[in-house]
Amino acid sequence: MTSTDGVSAPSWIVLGRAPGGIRAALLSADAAEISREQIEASALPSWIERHEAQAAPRWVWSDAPQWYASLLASGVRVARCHDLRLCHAILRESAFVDAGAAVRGSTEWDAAPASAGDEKAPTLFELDAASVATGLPDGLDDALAEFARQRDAIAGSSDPARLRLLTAAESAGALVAEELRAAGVPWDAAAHDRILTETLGARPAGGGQPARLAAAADRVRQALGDPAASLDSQPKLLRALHRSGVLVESTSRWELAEQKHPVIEPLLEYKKLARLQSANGWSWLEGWVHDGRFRPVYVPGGVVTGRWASSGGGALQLPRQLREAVRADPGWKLVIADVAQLEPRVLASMASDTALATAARGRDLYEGIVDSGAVATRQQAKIALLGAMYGATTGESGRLVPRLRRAYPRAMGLVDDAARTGEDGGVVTTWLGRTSPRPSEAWSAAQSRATEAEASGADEMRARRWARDRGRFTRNFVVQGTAAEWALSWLADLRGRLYALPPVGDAQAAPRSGPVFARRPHLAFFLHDEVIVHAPESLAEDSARAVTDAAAAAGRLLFGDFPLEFRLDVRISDTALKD
DNA sequence: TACTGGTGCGCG
DNA sequence: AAAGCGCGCACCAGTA
Repeated sequence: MTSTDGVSAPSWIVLGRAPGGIRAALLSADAAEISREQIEASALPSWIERHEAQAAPRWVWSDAPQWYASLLASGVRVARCHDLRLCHAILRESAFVDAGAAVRGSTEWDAAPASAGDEKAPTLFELDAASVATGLPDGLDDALAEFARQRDAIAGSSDPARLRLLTAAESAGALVAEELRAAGVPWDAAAHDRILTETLGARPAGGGQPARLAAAADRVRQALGDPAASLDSQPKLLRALHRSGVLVESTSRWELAEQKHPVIEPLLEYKKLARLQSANGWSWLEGWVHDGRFRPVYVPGGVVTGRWASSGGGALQLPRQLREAVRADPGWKLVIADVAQLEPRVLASMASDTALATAARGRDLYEGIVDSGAVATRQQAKIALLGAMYGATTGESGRLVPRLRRAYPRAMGLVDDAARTGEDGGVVTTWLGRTSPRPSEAWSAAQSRATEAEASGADEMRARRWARDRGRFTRNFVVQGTAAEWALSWLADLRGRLYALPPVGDAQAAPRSGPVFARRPHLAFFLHDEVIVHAPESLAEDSARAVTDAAAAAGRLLFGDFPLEFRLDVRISDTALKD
């Protein structure tokens, strides 16, 4: 691409901090340096906006939360970035990368993102990002050097194309995570309060327990014949149960539910209400919902498999009970989409298992398995397939897995191989090249000890147990991790499609979604295999189509022509309430 | 007072 | 008490 004055436009712009401002290096497509510039911090948003409009370069920066949160707050959106911290973490571990690659030695880039509670990292300009990596190098030369190491690692790897996809997808995810936070989940605090009041009873003005929660506690104490029984301390509750003749080993819901005793029903009720109160009660509402938005902190790459984690607010654990409080702004709609059986579909694609792909074609994958005759019911198909991906060995699930092995040898062979590799102490790799951690020192020591002549039976038992544990982990890693890659590709494609839709006029704007998204359909929520898009009513249908088209594009990007559809359930609604 | 580990439960 | 993977958070108890 060339600009009007004949000077080649930059394909990459690397950013770093410098005393008194920001320094930028503009690079050509082959990463040759074109020029450098010094920018005052306050002028950075407009400088970036100008370059974005001219050439949409890929912005290379240390850590998206440090750079992008404040840009979004200033009204600046970028199309592409390369997140050095996230890409370093992938390339350092990837089995595709040469063992001697310099990227493995640049340990100063190993920093984990700071959690929400940590002290604030030095910020760029009025930035209050809650997830910021601390201790990362932040100068321009540091960034240029690491960027060069990463390009070398990819170019010299056994599969540059896949690692380019993965680093691009991971970086796009970093942008999406900041955008999700900037836009927020549209949250109806009044609806939330109504759910709490209906379930727990009115909130007492002076603190204390709401009526229904207190009533449940009273009924429990009555049934225990112990007016002072402590219900929130597991050891105390367990002793009180034992005194009443309820001989359980734990106080978990599953074990209690099997007992017959007058205390069980009120106790389960109490636990349910107490959970709602402590996890998502009024204090959560006050702490996390402001101005009609829930703004959680997403942590891309926060899980070893490549899934996102979250930090603060429990964004990934919102109880279904509260989905009714997720409510579009007036004149806007929610487009809610989740992938049907993402992980089994990913497994079929990775393994090129055409039999499993046939079972998935045009329908519920579990029904397809039933139709193939491998198992009798949908529930059995689901339990068996989950068991195969998680490594179940006992119970109904363990009994059904061998039948899937016969019906789908390629898919089952892939996860069985991954498990064997893990048990043997090896590492496994996702479709695009994210590699599982190596075994810990303690794990390896336990395995060697078990092979020594003087090893005790206990040594051997422990080694075997740890080996099986690790096998289940690597078995699941390849599927969960590749599913995460599919989801990143879906998100990355979707954000582009949504941004390409025409913005609505000021009269339809939703200013609480922030300057970048107030007039545009935007992602509002993401949870592993589900997205919620917040869209102006007039663009809801277009947004739904974008969600579907992006899923198809993600499948093609990862798996080419392999004939497998990633089926979505999509609905357009005012609330995220299911059904 | 601040921490760590265990328990339990919410989500996929 | 989940069988079988991956998380975060609240709460309590024990310890430093």
